[in-house]
Amino acid sequence: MNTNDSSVKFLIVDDDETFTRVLNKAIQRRGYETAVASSAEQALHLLESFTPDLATLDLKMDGASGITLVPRLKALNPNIKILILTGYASISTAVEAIKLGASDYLAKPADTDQILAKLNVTEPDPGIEIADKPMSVGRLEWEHIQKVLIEHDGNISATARALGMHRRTLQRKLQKRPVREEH
Amino acid sequence: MNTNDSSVKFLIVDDDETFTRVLNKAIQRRGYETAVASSAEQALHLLESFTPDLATLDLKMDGASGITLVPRLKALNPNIKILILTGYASISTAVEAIKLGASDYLAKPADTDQILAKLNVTEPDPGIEIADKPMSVGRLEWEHIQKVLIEHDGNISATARALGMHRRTLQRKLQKRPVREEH
DNA sequence: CATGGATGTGGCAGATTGTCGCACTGTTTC
DNA sequence: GAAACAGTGCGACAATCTGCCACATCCATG
Repeated sequence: MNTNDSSVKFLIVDDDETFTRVLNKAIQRRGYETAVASSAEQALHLLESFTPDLATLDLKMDGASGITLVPRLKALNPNIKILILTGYASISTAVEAIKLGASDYLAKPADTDQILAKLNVTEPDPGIEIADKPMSVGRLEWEHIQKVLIEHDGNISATARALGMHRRTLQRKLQKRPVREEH
Repeated sequence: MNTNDSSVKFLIVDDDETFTRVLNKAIQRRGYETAVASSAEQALHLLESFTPDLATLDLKMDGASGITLVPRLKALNPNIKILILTGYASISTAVEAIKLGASDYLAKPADTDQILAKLNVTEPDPGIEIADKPMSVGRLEWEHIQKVLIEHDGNISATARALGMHRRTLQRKLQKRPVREEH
């Protein structure tokens, strides 16, 4: 069915329509064969006839998280490179994702070049640098909340209780985007 | 040299003296054999006569980063569990650490129980299974602020800048209670 | 189907934060 | 010494945020 057996297949899973449209075009322009899904469920469907070599997954979508696709994708193609891409990035979810087998993790907003750089085997990371500034209190709070949230399997009520925080307040905090730490 | 060949060896590498002292005691109390180094170089020395089964490494220290020890430790003992622990946490270093083979990654401040919980997962210990509540966000914030304050020699203005927080707000926070945890 | 837990929202009074402004105090520099 | 500076403490006010109460769904258990 493909015009070229050696074409590299790229899967995009994200519920932000604008984002996927732009990214999809940019990636096709670079010669990849793409497939787009706006939910984990939809992606599973696609996988019946599409075996990607590269993939970007969104974490926070309606329905299942993109992270649930990682084992599936790895099973389908052990050499796949998976990039987790999310607007609600946190250290906790990043660690989870990498442990599950994702290749890398990037916080939105990220441009196409950054995304491809993370996925391209081309060159290994040129030595990461350690931040010279400590986290802002806002960021620290976000990270802590994410950690506790995971410990409670995403149960918001339980997390709020554990944190001694009102559930309503926690909900509101979670809806906001994390504080972006400039580098 | 060991009284017991089966004793579990725990390596702590961190340049925060107070932190290592407290953690060291807590860990020894639980029956582990410990070794402490305050730099990556010092740790390398230790490794000539000490093969750890568990380790916590600080990222930011004078000299080499604790992350450079990860491959070394893995080579020495492929089954080692390594926890990266740092006050300068970031997503990129977390991803890097896990990719290199670290078992987990925690941002300071973290209490001893959390640290041990992260490293103990494999040990089915039904006795102390009860996970006490995580730090409240208020307490976490307080500890973080205190730490950064000390790093800036008590300079409130500099601390506020480093934290990306308004000086007036920091002032008010400092005037208030040290936030005590209810149990 | 009743009951209880979890979640999404809306609304509101009270607490907290972001900003300005200003006075005061050491330090450093001509 | 006087001017220039950075840090500190504090009052005031508007913009936000938080704690709380109230519902309305869902969903699993019994």
